[in-house]
Amino acid sequence: MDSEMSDLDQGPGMENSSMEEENAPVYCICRKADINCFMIGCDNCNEWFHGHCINVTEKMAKGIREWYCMRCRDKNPSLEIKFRPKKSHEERVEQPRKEKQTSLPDFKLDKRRGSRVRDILVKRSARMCGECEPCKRTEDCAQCDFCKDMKKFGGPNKIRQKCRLRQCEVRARKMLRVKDEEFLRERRDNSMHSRYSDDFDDDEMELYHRYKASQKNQPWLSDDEDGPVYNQVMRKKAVKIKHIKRREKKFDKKQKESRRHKQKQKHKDKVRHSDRGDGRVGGEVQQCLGPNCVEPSRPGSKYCSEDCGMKLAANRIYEILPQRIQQWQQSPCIAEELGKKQLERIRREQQQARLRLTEMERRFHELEGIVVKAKQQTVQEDQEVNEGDSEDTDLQIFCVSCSHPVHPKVALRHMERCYAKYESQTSFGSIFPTRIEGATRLFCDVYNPQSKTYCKRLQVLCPEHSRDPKVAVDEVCGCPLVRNVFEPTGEYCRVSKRKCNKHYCWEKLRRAEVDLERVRVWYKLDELFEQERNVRMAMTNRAGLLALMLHQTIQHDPLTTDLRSNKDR
DNA sequence: CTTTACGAACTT
DNA sequence: AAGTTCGTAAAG
Repeated sequence: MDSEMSDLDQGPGMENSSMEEENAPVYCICRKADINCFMIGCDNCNEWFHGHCINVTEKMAKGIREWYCMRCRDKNPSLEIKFRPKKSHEERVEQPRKEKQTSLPDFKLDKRRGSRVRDILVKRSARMCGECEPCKRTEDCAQCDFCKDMKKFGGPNKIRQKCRLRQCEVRARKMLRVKDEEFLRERRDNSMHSRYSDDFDDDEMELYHRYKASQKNQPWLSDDEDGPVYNQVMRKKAVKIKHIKRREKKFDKKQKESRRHKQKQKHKDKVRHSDRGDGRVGGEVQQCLGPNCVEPSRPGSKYCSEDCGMKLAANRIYEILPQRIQQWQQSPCIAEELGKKQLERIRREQQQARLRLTEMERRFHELEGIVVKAKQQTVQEDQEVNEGDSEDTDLQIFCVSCSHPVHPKVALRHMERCYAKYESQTSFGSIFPTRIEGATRLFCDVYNPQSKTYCKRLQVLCPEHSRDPKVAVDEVCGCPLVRNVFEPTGEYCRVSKRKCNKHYCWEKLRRAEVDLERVRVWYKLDELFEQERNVRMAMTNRAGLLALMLHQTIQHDPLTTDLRSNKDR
């Protein structure tokens, strides 16, 4: 078959003006690249023929089950065209006629995308030659980026391209083909775990090896998209992958470098090192690099055992570390100085924050005291009346929550309630409970099993989880009265709590004020703690073993090489 | 120039 | 109707 194919392929060729790709393969007795018409394929040699060139219509072909071209039948008379059982009449009549009219035999079918062909043959289309390995593949690899994009492999279906291993070697666009050797390697590594890979691995490795071979043997083919007319074998080999090429170039470089490097080393016997860089080539055994060890190294390692590796590492540290420590101690460390200053600052701020916290705790208790005292007051009826009369009854205020106009007298009460109504319908939480030691009544912290969060409103302000207590009829407002906004007069509002619009919910607001400040201080403390930790960590690591081994401080001569001093001064 | 995204033709 | 995979525009 191959020889026959090459005969055909090496024919005149190349007059394919109508083709989109100049170098597309040619077919049929006419040796043209046109594939945009009905075609039929030989079940023996796989060559394709234009229906019109050999006088076979699509309709006729539908009745044919197996078809062989003239050349194949000449060579092997046992090959017979087989028809489908039912529609036999039509074809049987027509078939002999075809043969007489054409120099090449008859056919099967195909028409660009979507033709139906016998199992062995593969459909041919603008992007499928139908002959190459990838075209013949039926399963997706489930590993490449295109497969992973597919819905059936749980992908988002954004890329919508067929499996890389199924991209035609000849006609698929270059960038859609197998991406690089990494992929194939990976596949092989995964083969133990993947349920797909068992079936395909060998194929894929073969595919890959062929790609590689094509690069080495036919470098002229590897750089242009679709080479000129070449036979099937060449066509298969012609698949080249840029990535692989680049990688190999790199690899060569590396190899050379490592050789040069190793020659420098004390290997007197001129051992040539392999590409694998594992210290062994062609079965030659290397001596373990462990101190005083004469054992051969383990495969893939420079040492005979873990122990030897560790010993060498320890020796290295003994050798290098003292010198580094000395070096480190020679010059004062600026970063260390800065760190110390920062630590001092942090400590000062921490102290201030703690003071502020105790102050706030004091105010917390003070406020509770005031509230208790306020409750002991008695209601004085007349005060409330005076207040109400003096107001202008025509004034209106719009509620900030519901935007309804309300009378100024009841505005505070209305807005407070209105706000609570809306606020209680939403949640504001985090997945962590509050863990602040020694702080009472700060966050609401009610657990919401639905969202699995803890409420992070101030407890006194959370309308979602706490309701304002019901006010008894005889309860007094009790808000401490002030002069010039801030100066307490020592007196208390003695209006009935239910009727006092001026000081509505004053306890709640005063408590919230204190609590908010407490939260701020706690945040500040937390932030300072974090800063301290970072600075300490940096200071500890600065002269740590790893840092000393990895980094080195070079003392520049301030007069000559220190650019900064030259510029600045 | 390659990669990503997507409408749409085509298949199952 | 759902899945495939093409051509192509936009983005990188």
